[in-house]
Amino acid sequence: MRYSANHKLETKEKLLQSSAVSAKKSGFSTVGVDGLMKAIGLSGGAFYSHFSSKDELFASIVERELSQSLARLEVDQGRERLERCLKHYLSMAHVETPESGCALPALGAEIARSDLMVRQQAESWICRLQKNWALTLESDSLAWAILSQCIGALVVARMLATPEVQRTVLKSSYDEICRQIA
Amino acid sequence: MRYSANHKLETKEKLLQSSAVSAKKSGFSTVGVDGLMKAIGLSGGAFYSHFSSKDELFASIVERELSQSLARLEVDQGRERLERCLKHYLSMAHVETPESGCALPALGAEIARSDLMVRQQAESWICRLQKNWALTLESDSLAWAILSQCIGALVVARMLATPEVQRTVLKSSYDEICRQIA
DNA sequence: GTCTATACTACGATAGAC
DNA sequence: GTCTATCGTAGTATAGAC
Repeated sequence: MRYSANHKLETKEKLLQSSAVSAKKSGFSTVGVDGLMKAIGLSGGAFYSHFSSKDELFASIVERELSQSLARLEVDQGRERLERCLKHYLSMAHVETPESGCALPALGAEIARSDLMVRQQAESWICRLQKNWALTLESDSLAWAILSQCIGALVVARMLATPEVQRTVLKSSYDEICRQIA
Repeated sequence: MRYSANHKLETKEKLLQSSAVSAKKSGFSTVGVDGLMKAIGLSGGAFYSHFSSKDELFASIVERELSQSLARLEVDQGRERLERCLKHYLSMAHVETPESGCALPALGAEIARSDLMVRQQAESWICRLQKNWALTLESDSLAWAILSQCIGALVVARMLATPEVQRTVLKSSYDEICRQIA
């Protein structure tokens, strides 16, 4: 073969990484196959050597992103560690750079409109994170509530126009969560 | 004129209503001008007698939806009334019918990617709701936190595959919010 | 104000050369 | 595996008839 066996893996990996960034920043449906391939220096036609459709790429992005995003949020016992984790999540840096942040606030609506297989992937990763937090918090209910609140705070903050109000939203959620888990 | 003065207003109103439903259900960017017009029984070309671009329509949808969605959430003092409001918001019916629900969980990501004017509109309405809740809750911080949590719970629930897990997410947020405001 | 027709661009996807 | 070329469709937007 004219290309090494590893080359395909590397190209696919680059495509996944680059497409995930693009999707979190601008939305998945708004960027075409041609644009996704150009972003890694290839032509649009080459896409179909790696995925049989654009939807299949989205499923792979969701799988990859959730396993990475949510793994970074897992915590091994200790509320101080969880609090530090939340401070990082609820930061202006996270609001301003969706492309390098958690996939859930950025792709939530598009995942919701995807087919069952994608939503099952999402569910299994989200449940895994919830169980992890529930261990530390000693409450399933509180773990779900905090998880929802974190994602909601980012969605809300990103919709706003004024950095100061954005900061207020983030700080409010952080403060109230700390109060809850104290 | 061959059409009454009122006819234009009525058509525009029908277009706004129908497009808002479509946007909340399927996303705004995924439906074309032609589809939006066909949904109210008109041809695509007639669109530009009402809006100069598709983006202008989106701005109008956001304005209209937020003024309506958020007005329904305003509450005049009394935590029981707020609790009933939240129970309604955090319901499976709301998860399953985004087209008739709140615009924030459904359009959040698209609003976030819109230009400044749209985000300013969003901010002013969201701040108004926050101030209203803060009056009842006697806490600005708690009002922001609960607002974020409600939106987040809907975003999360809609991403999931299993109704039972969806119900758990909703109930957890409801329970924890009630605990906070008790 | 709405229609049909159209210009122009972009989309997802495929075919064949290398 | 990647390229160029292409098919068929659908996108936003405009022009001119009624």
